[in-house]
Amino acid sequence: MSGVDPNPEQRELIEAIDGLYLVDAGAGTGKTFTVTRRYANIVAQDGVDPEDVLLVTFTNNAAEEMRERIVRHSEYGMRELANAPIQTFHSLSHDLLDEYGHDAPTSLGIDETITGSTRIIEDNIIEQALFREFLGQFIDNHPRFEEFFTALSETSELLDLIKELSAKGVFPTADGWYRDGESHLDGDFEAFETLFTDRNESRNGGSKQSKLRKKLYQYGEDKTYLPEAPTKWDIRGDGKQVPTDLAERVFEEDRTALKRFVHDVYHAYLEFALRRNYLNFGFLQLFAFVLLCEDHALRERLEYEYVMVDEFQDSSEIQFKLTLLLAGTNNICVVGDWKQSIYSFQYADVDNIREFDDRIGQFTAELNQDTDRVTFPTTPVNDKQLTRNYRSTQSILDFSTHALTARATKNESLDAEAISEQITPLTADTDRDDSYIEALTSEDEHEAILAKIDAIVDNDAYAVEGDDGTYRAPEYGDIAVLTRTRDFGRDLLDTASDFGLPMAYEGGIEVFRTDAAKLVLGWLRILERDAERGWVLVLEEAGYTIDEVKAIIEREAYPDEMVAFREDLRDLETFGGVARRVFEQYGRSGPTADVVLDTIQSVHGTTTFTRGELIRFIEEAIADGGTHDVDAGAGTNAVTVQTIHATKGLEYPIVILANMNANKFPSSGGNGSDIAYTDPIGLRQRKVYSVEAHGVPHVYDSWKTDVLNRCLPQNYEEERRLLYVAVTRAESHLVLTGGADPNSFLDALPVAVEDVDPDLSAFNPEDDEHSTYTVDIPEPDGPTSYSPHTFIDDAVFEGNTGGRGMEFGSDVHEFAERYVLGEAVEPNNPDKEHVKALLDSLDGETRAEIDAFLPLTVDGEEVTIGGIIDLLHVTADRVEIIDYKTDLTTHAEDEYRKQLSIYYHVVADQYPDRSITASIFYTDDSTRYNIDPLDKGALRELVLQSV
DNA sequence: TGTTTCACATTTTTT
DNA sequence: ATGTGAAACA
Repeated sequence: MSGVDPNPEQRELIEAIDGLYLVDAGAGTGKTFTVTRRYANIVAQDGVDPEDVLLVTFTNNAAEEMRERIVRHSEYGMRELANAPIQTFHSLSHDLLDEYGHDAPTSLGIDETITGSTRIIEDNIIEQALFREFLGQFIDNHPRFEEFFTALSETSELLDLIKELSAKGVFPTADGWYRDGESHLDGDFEAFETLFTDRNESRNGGSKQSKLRKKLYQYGEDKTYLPEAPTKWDIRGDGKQVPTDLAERVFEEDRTALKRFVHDVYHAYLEFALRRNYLNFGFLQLFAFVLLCEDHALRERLEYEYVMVDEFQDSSEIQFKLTLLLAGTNNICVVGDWKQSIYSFQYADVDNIREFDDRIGQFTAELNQDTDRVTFPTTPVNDKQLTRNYRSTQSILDFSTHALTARATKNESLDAEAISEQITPLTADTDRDDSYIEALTSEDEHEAILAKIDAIVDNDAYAVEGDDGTYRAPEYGDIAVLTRTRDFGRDLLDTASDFGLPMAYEGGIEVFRTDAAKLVLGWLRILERDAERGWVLVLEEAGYTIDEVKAIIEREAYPDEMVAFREDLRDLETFGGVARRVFEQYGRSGPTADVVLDTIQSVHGTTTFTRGELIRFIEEAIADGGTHDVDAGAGTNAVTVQTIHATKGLEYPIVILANMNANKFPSSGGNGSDIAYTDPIGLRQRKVYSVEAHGVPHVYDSWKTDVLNRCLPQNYEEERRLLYVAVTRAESHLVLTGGADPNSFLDALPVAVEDVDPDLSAFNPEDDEHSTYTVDIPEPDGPTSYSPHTFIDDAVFEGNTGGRGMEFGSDVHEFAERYVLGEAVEPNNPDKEHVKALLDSLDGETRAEIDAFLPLTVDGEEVTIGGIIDLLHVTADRVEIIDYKTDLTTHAEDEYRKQLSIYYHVVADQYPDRSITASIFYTDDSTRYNIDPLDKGALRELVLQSV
């Protein structure tokens, strides 16, 4: 915000302090400025103190910023405002419960109390663990719900449902639902039928089947329904439209038992959480709402004379209702921008702002059903707009509106005009408009981005406005790379590091999946006994090809410098020291490396890890993908990398919107299918459990729910809003980049796309470690080799991708190997105990950790595929191949089968006169499953696919 | 030629 | 679970 004085539309809002206001404040229109000045204006009145004015923000940072800016422009100082209600809904609820909430749970029929020591669980992973513990107990105590538990594929599904219900104001009481909560669970047939009819309209004047019928082509695919489920033919009909009575057939369902189950779990979980003395974010608001609803005297005492809510597009249904309960008069002002609503996964409901007028009436009526809780008139609503944009040039603002009407898929039909009508056009404050808006694609998108950055920096053509208002050539710090996914940003960071380009990630990132962390892991493994898997990482990082790596490891011909470096590391006493030395050696400095270092040091500081345990810790951190916040800090001249979500509210002179690729952005299916559980359809079960069918108890898919979900239109609105948010971060210049398979957004936006072959000669690769290590690699003799997995990921952790099942960490393998060799090793965890029990149960010759390579002829060329057999057990007449795994997930089966099939053929060739079996040993329950091996032809096909 | 079916490759965001 | 393009069908 450049000006010190408000513009006319801002001034109008600052001065209009009484009454109900809905403010459409677009990106960069000086929203914070206006809100803080308005606040100052309100508290300047006689008889109005800061404690009479509630100002709600959505982050604690935003609250602090507001507070500071108010101090600068009002007669109040920091000390007087320190306790003023300028806070988030969550912290407000927390304070409320802290002071008055002791008995709030009794209103829901819960005897537990809320005390000052009640903790707030912020970490999702921790809450999931607690919920699993709760559910385990609940299952034991409620066998009558057996059929629901069995049909539940993930416990987190149930927790997510509970959280969603609490954000929508649906709470359980001891024997029913709080207030009119239940109505949300039954659904609304008429609303559904409207959707259904709309989707079932035939197209092209009746010559083309309806979208719904097309969609239902996949009915039954990858599904198992009960025998009485209708057939695909029955469902789809033989015309262009689906039979109209299908709407009723799928909608009608007795939900009594399901609602009972959800109710009982929900209520018991609330009790459990309170008994264990914790609340999650959602429950905080739940109890605050209940308290304000029930205790009329308290509500009237707390009511604020003025209420302002910032970023209202991020509010949920319960937050809207809290706002109404907290307001004592109609002096309510909500400020926001529907175009920037991108937090639906956090239960933000964009209709709170888009349908404000309707909702305020509807919610007030609900709250006033039995008693008058909202005592002020909710009409008229004064609409205000802020349209002057102080951030971007006019051409960027004009370009941004196209983001909201860009087709998300090739064939998406969308009403561009209807959308455009809802957009309040913004006018740039600056006259200057020499913006570059460019788009490029490249096979090597990462490199192309780096080359582009290099071309921009110090280039006068891309001049940006300096602090003093003059224009200057851009530097690294002026540029931000925004991406839809964290993955892309992390990989780009790694590439930038390879080329020595200063780049820093900001926000939550899976730091242990970065190259920096993998390097530390590699060297730790080299220092530990698990050298081979360490060398793979280190040599790959140094630029050796897979074949070279294999040759080096086979001959143990490690580069001299690396061997010397290993000896250096050996002398270091702490793991922190090792990590630091590794980062030094590889020139990895900066925030990401710092976070890795901090984390390693802190786990080592708080526990006494052995090196093996630290390796295991890093492997697990890689597998679970937990994120850590990285903060580059001010003053560093580096390119910023962020996800679009993390960048909200920020601005950069030059924005590069990267990873504009199919299947990445927009994310497949958009956010439409998330509403499956509640409005307008109501609570549903995806899977059903049956004991009657086939006489065998089994979990079946619910065909009704399946069809219902297909009746919902795809919704890419929020993905477009993300695109909009990204574009409007740019002040002066914008570059869009894509890879080999660009997305439809790039097609739809009015910008010429150039395909480039990045020229990186400008970067001097003197830091390329490969060139500093030389080793003589003879041409590999014999066949070219391929690994069934990519080599590096295999070495890091096979279970890297979710749902793949988990391979053991090195220490279990090591234990097995040494045990088989007869060394005196003791199992020190359950996995090892299971493996030991397995080994003890076998007689005959047993060998562990054997290389297995299978030659195949593919397209006339000899190739070898291979892997490592965990355990081979040989007796006089048979050979058993056993591979250890932890948990089994369905997706993993094919992968395991492929792997075991390779081993099968290798062993079969070696022992032609013995019977061969291949099995997987699941250690968590000590079970073995035989695998039917694929024939060599099928393996050949798989090799062809993977090459 | 336009429409329907089939096969195949992908698959988040975080206060 | 969904979008895409090629094959099959009318």
